[in-house]
Amino acid sequence: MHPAILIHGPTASGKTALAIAVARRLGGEVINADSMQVYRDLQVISARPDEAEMDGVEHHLFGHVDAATRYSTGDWLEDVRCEIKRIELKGKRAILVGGTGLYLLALTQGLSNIPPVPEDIRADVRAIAEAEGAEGLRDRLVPVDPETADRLGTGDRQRLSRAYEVWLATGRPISAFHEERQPPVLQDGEWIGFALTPPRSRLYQKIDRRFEGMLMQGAMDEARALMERGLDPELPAMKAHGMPWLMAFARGDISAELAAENAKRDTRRYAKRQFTWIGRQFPFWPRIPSPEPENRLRVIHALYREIDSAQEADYS
RNA sequence: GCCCGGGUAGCUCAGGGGUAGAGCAGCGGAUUGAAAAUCCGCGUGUCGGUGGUUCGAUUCCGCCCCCGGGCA
Repeated sequence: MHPAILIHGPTASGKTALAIAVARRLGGEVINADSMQVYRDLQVISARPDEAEMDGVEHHLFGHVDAATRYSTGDWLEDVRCEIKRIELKGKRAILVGGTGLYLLALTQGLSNIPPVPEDIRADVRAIAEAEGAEGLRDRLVPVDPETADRLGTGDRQRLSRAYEVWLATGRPISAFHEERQPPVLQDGEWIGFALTPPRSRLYQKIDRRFEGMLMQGAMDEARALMERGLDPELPAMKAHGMPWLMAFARGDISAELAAENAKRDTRRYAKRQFTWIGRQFPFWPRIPSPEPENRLRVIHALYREIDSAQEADYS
């Protein structure tokens, strides 16, 4: 098999276009590794490529989920396993591209095997979080899973909720599960990851400009359409960057200027967190600081050919 | 040209003889099935320039520069 190519980088760094260029050059198919581009309802706001941009390259796991679904890392991992297998069978190269660092981490390092938590338990825990906040969750978690309670930030409702609901559902602390990692979908040697690291000031400018472009392309219509579905605002798809602000504008709560400003700011802050993720979680992935498409393609091509041909040699 | 008002953090501004603070922006970090989520931490500064008074000036005084407004 050919090693898979993973392309990561902050939002608006040009990952999509690069992945397509790489696919054309090496004969590959693109798989999405972005938690928002999976949602059908978020074409514009998640910057999902359209047919024209795809340029004839096969794309997988883009817009295949309904916004009413609570899609998760585990769901993605299952989906991606199938897609990689299929591409392998065709003898082509899988190119995984996306900004969701956790997905790529799970893909290459493995996830723990934790049974699904029943919906009624999740609802109970959400109610506790609502009524008693992080403190209430913490008070309940300390006696049953002191290790996790100690590790998590005091106000981290989301992780405290998750830890507590896993304990309720399984009777085991989540920390025990975390010690048992499943083998990853992609083992060492079966992949190579690249991280795009463009200059931050340039990226921020691009984020701002891209959002203006999204407005031109109908981001507002997309927000209205999603709003009319009357979904739970806590669903992941409802929290896509800009979506809450565009909806607030649609309701007449805030001005268009404020909505745009806040959307851009949220996106910039996210890009900053992605830089942190790359630096800390993927310290050994080759960096591609150049914003120039040709340079990027050259770097990937050169490094990839080395490992690809080395593997061919192993088989012969 | 003259008269006011103002030049302090990236922005808007507060302060005041002992080298400075607030909001926003920003920066650093965590990250195991919500991750575009969630959470923790941090003022980042030639106080316009230059002389003077003073033990000490960002603060007081003089001159210069810049930005508003007014009078000509």
